[in-house]
Amino acid sequence: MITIKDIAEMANVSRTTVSRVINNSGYVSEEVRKRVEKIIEETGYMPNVNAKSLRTKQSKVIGVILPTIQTETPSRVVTGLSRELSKHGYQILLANTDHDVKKEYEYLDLLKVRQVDGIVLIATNTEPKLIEKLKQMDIPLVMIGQEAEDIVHVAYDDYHVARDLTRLLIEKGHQKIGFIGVTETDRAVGYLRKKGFLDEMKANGLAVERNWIQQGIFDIDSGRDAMEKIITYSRERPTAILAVTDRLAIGAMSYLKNNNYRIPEDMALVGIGASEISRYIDPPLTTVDYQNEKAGEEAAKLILNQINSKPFKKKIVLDYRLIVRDSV
Amino acid sequence: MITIKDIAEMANVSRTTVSRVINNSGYVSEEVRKRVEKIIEETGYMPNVNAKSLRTKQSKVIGVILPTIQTETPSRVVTGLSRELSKHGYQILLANTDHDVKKEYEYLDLLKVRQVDGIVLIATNTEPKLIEKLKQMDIPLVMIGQEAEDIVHVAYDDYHVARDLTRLLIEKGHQKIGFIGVTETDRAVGYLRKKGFLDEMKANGLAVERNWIQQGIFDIDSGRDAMEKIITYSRERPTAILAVTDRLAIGAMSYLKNNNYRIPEDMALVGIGASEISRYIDPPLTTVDYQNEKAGEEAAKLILNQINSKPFKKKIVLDYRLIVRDSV
DNA sequence: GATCTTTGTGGAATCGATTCCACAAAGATT
DNA sequence: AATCTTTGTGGAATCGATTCCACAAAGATC
Repeated sequence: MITIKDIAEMANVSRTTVSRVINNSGYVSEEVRKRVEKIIEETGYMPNVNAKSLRTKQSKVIGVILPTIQTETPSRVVTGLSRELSKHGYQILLANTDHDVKKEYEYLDLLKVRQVDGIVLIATNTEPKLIEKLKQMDIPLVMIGQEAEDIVHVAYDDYHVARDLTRLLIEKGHQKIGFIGVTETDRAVGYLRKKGFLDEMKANGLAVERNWIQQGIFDIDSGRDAMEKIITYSRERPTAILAVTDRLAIGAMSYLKNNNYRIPEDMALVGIGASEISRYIDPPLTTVDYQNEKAGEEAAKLILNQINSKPFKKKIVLDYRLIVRDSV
Repeated sequence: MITIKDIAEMANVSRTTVSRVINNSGYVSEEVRKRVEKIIEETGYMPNVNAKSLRTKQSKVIGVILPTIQTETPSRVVTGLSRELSKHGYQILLANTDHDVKKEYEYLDLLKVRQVDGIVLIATNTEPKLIEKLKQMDIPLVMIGQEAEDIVHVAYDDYHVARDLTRLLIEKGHQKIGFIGVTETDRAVGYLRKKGFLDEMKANGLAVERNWIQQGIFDIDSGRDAMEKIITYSRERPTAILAVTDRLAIGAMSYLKNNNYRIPEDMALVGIGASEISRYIDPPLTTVDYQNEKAGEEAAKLILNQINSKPFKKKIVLDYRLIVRDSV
């Protein structure tokens, strides 16, 4: 491995001077600069990043903690993050918790020890213990997808999205609307979307039967199961369903089609997330585009501004776009 | 930031001894070990990884280069990689090329400078120039998804998968079979799957009309377009289609349904990749499960064995599983 | 009791960069 | 001509770990 010392010797200058050339700092005569650059070029020398980080306390690496990389939301966010970060010479150190909350804590420590310059959390978990730990991390940090007091975050407007979708269904003439949600420990997806739904129903003077509300676990099968429960247990059957994710909606649709319900005539259906497939299923699914890549980009900017001590917002709420298709 | 020196002073021993305790190396008396461990515990000290890497030339980081993280195949592979690597204390440094071949070269250098212990390439590109560069990298390396002479790799049996699927269609009575492929510069997906198809057709004495073969670009829309071309331009219309990815198949299916073809009665359809959605579309798609997560795990093992100078295979070809559903 | 091993510990060099400080030469200012 | 700035360069300390080597004490072996 070729080092700065080798370059210095070959160019007949000191390491200091080579370092100046590389980092464009301090005074270097044009002649010496040329000479050093030529040798760097010829040898293909690249400074050892560990040595540099050790000295400068900067690693140019951002740690990203996520629950899974196998669903569209986090992978879009990572794409956005990666795009923006790489523009500034940063790379991503991936920490996949596989939905294991314990690992979230472990990875926070691990990333810190690895001297990452910042951490981005694609969050599902907002328990107070975690928030407390985050506050004490003493490292630039951004959370994506959840709101949290005192934590810099990029969030979606889950509450109003749910209200808008509910209103859309009501405007289409539906009075009996069912809801497929997820656990309320997920504040954004579980709690806020449900609250938006319930508030909009109430605002329109519409009752919600207990059995119209069912819960899934983020996958397609559980959407199907939830739909089955709604159909089976409702005293009065709803005529429309709001599912909090597209996958849940697709599961519900699958159940409905297998049982010969026509969509939207017998049952209207809406999801959230603008999954790629939502356009192509039959009928195409009404959903909401959350601009996940943009969320990633914004989060990257927030992290970079923190690192470089530039001003940054404590909180960004992204807007969204309703995509109305034939499922309503 | 607390360092090994602080711990040493607090425990009244030398840095050497603290290092021995941490790394479980050399002689340390039980009494001293306890004392040092207690202080490490109390202070929450964790060694600076950069300093360690600088000295030991090991970073415990594996670089992963991939064309995109937004499709199921690479994200599954990364999940498998991450699972296996984290078991051994390794983490993943992500390098997303966004399908830009130039970036592939850049990232190879960048990852090397970052002192990663190994590189995994989730490959689309096998041009000789790249292979040459890979050989000269002088760092443990594994390629996933493509075969390449002299490069350690984990590949799928693309050729036989295509033959098997073609045979399945033939056994179902189809004689006129169309093909939706991708560019043959992608050796695995483009070239080998096409060759498997053509060879199996020929082996069965079946002719393939030129217009039955169309090309897409990995997304759903292009599958739809390809299907349209087949329908529009074929002199004799095929009765079955082999698409080299599920997304292409789903695009094709979308076109067919919009144009009132019944599947499989008017047109049978098979894909490759066992995408999550393939089970839930209507009709469920016949496809092939490639065990991408396993590929990631195997690649991780290959890399780790290389790093630790243990014996390792130069080449692993994974088996696959045909999933026959109602689309044929 | 002399000699050899095993056990236990620390001093100091090392990894490869950056950066503070000293110093000299050249140019500008009086 | 004396003094002050600007420009250019290098020596050496530093970042925080690991590891080679030296050395001493304790046990084992004869």
